[in-house]
Amino acid sequence: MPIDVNPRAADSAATVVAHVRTLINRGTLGPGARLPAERQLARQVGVSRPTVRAGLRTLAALGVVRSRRGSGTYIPDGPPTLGVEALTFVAALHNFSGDDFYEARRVLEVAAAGMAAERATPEQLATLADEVAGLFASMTVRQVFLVHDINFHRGIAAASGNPIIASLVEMVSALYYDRRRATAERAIDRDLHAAADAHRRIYQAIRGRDAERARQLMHDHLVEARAYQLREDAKPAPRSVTRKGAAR
Amino acid sequence: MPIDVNPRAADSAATVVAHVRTLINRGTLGPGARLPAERQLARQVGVSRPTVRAGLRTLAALGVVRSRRGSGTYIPDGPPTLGVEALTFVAALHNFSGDDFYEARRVLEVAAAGMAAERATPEQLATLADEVAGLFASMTVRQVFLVHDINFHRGIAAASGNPIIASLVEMVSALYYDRRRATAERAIDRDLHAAADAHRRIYQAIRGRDAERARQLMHDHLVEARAYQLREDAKPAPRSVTRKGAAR
DNA sequence: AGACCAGAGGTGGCTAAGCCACTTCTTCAG
DNA sequence: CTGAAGAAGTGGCTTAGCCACCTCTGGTCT
Repeated sequence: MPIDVNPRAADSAATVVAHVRTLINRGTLGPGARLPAERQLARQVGVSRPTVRAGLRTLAALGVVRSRRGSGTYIPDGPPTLGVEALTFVAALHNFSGDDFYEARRVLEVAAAGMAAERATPEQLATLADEVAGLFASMTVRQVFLVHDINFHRGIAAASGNPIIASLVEMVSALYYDRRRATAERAIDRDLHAAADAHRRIYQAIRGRDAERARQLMHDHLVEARAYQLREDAKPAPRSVTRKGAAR
Repeated sequence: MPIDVNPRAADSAATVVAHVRTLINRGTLGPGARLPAERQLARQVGVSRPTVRAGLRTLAALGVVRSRRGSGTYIPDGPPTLGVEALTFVAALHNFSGDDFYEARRVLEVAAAGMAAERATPEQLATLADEVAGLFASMTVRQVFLVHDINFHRGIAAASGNPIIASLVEMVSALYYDRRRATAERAIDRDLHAAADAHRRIYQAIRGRDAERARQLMHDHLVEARAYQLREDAKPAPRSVTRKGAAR
């Protein structure tokens, strides 16, 4: 099995990626920073501009950089976000079952809930409280309800204090969001109220620093969510598969 | 199929990605399949070849396709593997702490161990047994020992039966491998024997279908591994900071 | 003085044409 | 039947250039 060190053929595009990597490791480039222009980068590395573009495109796919036409190429400064598209592709290629997906979510989010109970900052707790309030306030507007739902789970991931866990949760949740958007309109009030209440109890456990209870409640909540999703999928589906989404 | 000719802002490279995506969703392309040649794809989608290359490069970064010069562009048929480089970059950008890393590993692998105990197939159990044997057999050759170590953990991830979990474990483990390779040479026999024995006990718990015990043992093993790593890092480091690893 | 707007320069997005190194399959000689 | 030489096809990369867009500057108008 080669960890091949190609003696020749330096794979020029990879050289560009490596160059940016050293700039990052050296501290020259950090979150929010702007990379040199493509033409300039080409001179620095000693390759042509299309090759630089190839390397940057690789980095963009990894979520390391983001190019804005007319402005420049930047390193995102928000919370770290692993490429989400990758998961959607492998999901399509190996057609993961819904059970696999919810199980992964359970593993990550249950752990995140427990960690959040132990380490959440006051600001993070306040954010969670806001989202819970938002849930109860928006039960008549399905799409808004869903946004608060997502943000609550995202907030717990952030409150876990572990950026890697948070990134993974974000990644898996993106799939969840796409699926849910389609069925959110068909939810009935009773289900929404039960869901909002489940979130409220989870929040209270986290606020009370009861990690074990937070984990248990999150587990139950996700199991219930899975059961709900199964019931929805069983119903006669009024709409077919959503076309390409991913508006960002 | 000329695909959509959006009059505005088609973002041609993204069109290529979307085109491949539809081919995948439609079942035309599956694992192991070979994509049309770049020149041909360019005609199909209606863009220039460099643009096609840009799209393919994005897909390659996501791990969806792999190009082989002189041969063609293929969809990997092995186990699904999310882009690993992404994690190494975000780790460098937001300089994750070692604790974050081991914690994430613990969350994922402890869960995987429990699931493996419940669902591992006989073949997967045999693979695990082989790796444990390999550990005991290679205690004098550090680098080989490390390979068996990695493969054991990878095998448990696969035996979890959940491809998403397996992919995530793979992703996080790649970081672990890079770090470990540097310090593997300095390990002493007693540590190696203890590590091999820990793996053996984990294997036995999985084989005995004792999920709770498997989880507990994996947890203890990873805690110990973390403690060992900390001791290593505290020693006078003969090496300087690893510049770039990641020879893929 | 301040708000506003037009223009120039810089930036990434994309196309065109072409050469090279490599892989693969075919074909022909032994 | 075996093996080697060739041809065709493939991705990797370059040079040259046009375009749409952003941003900042420097001036004008109120």
